[in-house]
Amino acid sequence: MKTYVPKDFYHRIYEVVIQIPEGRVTSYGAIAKYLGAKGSARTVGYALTISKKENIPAHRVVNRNGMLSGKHHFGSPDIMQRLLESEGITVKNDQVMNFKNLFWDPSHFLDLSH
DNA sequence: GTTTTGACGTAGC
DNA sequence: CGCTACGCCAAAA
Repeated sequence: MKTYVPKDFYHRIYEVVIQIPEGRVTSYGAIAKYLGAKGSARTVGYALTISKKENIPAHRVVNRNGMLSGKHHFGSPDIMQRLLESEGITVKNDQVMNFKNLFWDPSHFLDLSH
């Protein structure tokens, strides 16, 4: 089996995140699971931390509770919520309302709500 | 090469 | 129902 390049891990994460439809959100665990590294949800978050230099809509990624756990990494705690609300997502108490409905699973990759 | 950390997740109390 | 503890994995120091 070909030795997989760890650096590719970051790239995969970005590839998934940038494909999150506008007005939708997903979780770190879902992305990690999609990448085949179910237990590396933390690593996904870490990858998004350094994704600031990339064009990554990291604000669409929250934890499995739908909570904006990473809002503090946007420079200002209000930026993440502001971006989400800008896409039609209601955020209350650092928590995505109707999260279950807005959740976008990368495994589907295509929106099934047609 | 070992140690620490980190935007998580699940289980236990 | 909320907090704590542990696990998990990859990157950076």
